[in-house]
Amino acid sequence: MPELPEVETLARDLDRLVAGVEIAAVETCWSRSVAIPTAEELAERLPGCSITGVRRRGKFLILSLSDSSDLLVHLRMSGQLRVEPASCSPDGHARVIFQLADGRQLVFSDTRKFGRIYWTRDLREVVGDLGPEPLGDGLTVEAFSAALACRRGAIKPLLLNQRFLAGLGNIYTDEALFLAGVHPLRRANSLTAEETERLYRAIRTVLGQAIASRGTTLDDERYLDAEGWPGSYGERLRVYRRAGEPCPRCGEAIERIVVGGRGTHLCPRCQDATPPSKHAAPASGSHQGTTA
DNA sequence: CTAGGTGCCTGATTGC
DNA sequence: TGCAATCAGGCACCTA
Repeated sequence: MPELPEVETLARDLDRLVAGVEIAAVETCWSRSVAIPTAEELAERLPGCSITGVRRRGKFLILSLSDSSDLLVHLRMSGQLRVEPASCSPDGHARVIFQLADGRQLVFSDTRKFGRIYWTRDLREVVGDLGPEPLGDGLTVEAFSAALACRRGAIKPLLLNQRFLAGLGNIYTDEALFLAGVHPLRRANSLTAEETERLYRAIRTVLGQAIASRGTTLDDERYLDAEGWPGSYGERLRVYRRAGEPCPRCGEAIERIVVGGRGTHLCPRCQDATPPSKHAAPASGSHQGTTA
């Protein structure tokens, strides 16, 4: 599933590939892919506009247009955005096709039809409720710590909450919690200062490494970049979809449980479900530390 | 605020 | 072999 690293990769590629190019026509094959306003209106209003730049906010891709409006795309589970020559025959799952004035096309393809396209003159209408960027300067460890302190629920569903933090999905949440040595069911406000800092750094480490690897493409998940290439972070995943395999840190078998209705992967030895008591011996091994 | 449920979808998997 | 039931999963939306 496309999460922050995949969307970031796509945004960088698209900015390189289509910034400055004019949209000639919009063809919609599945009208429900257009969340706002309507497929008809897109076809009517976008032709003639140029794409001035492409960036990311949370898991949203933002294509800025020359008339100062923005076209946003959320890929959800199976969405893909691909740039190809207009001569390419349509993919069976193409939902919206943007014909470009230079003879190429930008295709939004989406097997499961969960992805959505938004066109607006006010970004807040779409991304206004998103929490901070995990890799942004604004999110200091102090701010992260303060935010955790006033939440009583389990840490994993909180990290998945886009209003709390924008961009994490199931894969990178499991990976970050493992790297930090924090059990997904721990109450957010029960984390010690050390655990909070480890988690903060683990999130940034995992996302940074995944971006460097151009994202995760699993066998049955068809994330591909704008030119159709897979990401290579799948081979570096430590726990996600590795139930039964040995923990890379201690060798214990990785477990799969369900948290908040989502498949969750963890090492039962490295990620303790009970908060450390204040006067107990300090934590043993080194979580995070080196991230080979 | 928190926790749980449903619907949206389709391809893969499992069961018989 | 074939067909039906089940499941995954991000997010909006609803109820308690």
